Amino acid sequence: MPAKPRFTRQTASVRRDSLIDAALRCLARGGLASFTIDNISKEAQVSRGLINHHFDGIEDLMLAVYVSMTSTMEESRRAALLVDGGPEQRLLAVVDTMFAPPMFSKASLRAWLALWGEVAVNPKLRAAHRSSYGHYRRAMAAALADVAAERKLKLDTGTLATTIIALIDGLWIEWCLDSSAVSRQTARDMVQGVLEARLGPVQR
Amino acid sequence: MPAKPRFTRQTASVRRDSLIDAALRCLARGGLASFTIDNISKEAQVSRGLINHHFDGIEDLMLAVYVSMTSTMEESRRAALLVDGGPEQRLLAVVDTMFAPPMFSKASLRAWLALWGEVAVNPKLRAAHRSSYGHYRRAMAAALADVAAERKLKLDTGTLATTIIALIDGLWIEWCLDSSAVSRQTARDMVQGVLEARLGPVQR
DNA sequence: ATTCTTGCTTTACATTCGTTCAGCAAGAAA
DNA sequence: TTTCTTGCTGAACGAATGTAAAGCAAGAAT
Repeated sequence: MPAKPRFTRQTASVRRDSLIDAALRCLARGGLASFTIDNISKEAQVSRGLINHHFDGIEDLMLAVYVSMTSTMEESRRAALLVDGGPEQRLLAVVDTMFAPPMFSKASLRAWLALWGEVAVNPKLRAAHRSSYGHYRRAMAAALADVAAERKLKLDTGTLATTIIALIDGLWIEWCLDSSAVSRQTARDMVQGVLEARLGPVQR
Repeated sequence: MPAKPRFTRQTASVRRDSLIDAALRCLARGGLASFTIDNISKEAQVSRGLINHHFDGIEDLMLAVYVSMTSTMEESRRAALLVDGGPEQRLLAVVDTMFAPPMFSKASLRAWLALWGEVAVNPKLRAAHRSSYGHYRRAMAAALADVAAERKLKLDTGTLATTIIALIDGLWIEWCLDSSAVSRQTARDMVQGVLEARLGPVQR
């Protein structure tokens, strides 16, 4: 009878995802200072050397984490746009998505905050960010344009999209750093308030 | 003739400020990863040991940097509130302050981003943040209330203040991470747009 | 049962990290 | 000038960092 295997073998793709998830948990728990080979390999219950086997260094892993979080966000957004109803229902569904898990959770937002700090000084992360936010902005602008078209409104959807995105990011920060300042519901209401000021009454 | 002194002696207070400034420059230049004893002492052109002489460790220095940035922001806000004109001019002056140097600069915003990531996981920084943003919120709410009173409007100034603050923070992020997404002027206009939706026309 | 691929562990390494502390020296006080 | 205070240096320390490379072993293929 053979002893219990010392490790289980995974396909490269599965292991990569597992490492990314572990890295994300470390980032959410302790911020950038916890984003280390030691911490992450322990969290993923693998040996120290494995990360450099699957990623081109710790910086590459951080980029992978960023891309992973971006994908989660884009999938949620895509799902929201499939909701039943008219243009305004789709728009509100997208907004709601940003104030519901998995995005709207302390863990996820702590990770975003930690990463933004690095995006500001890391060229590769910055490139990923610009691409991701470009999609975000276009999707938001398109959703706004649909509502505007239905209501025969003429407005700068690009600018309004940027405003809404900035407001959402800002509310994320407020809530993440001090939950007593704003709640999930009030945050959502604030965004809806700004939307209604431009689009007229909007209801779910 | 004595050789050139190996170092110049400063009062504790002056040296502390000098170290805080150097630390801030490091943070702005390279993010959290650059916030190290080696980097900062080199930037301040002092010996490695001096930081631990004036601060209770590197974490204490980071807190001091946070407090320093907060003070800068509060002083600018106080100055803005002294501007000539009515309530709406004072309100706009406060908003303008947030989109002009020293706050609205790549260096300063990179530092904020780096610090926010730590605020999320560091109790002492979090306490400082809550205190600082409490002041911020009250000041903004008061400025809004003055305008509302003058115009005999009835509105929830607390909620609107939080909305405006979140919007400003969000626009800071957008601009800091991708200047092509928004400019100083458009950012300012976006905030004014949201304000006018609630308060009616506002001009400088 | 045997071979073979390759995912994985392990060890070793050079750096860099933050902290400590004994003692030097700048410059005001005497 | 001499004394004295204390801001400051600089070396030493252990711990933690990321990376490289040699070889083990899981488990599919044969």
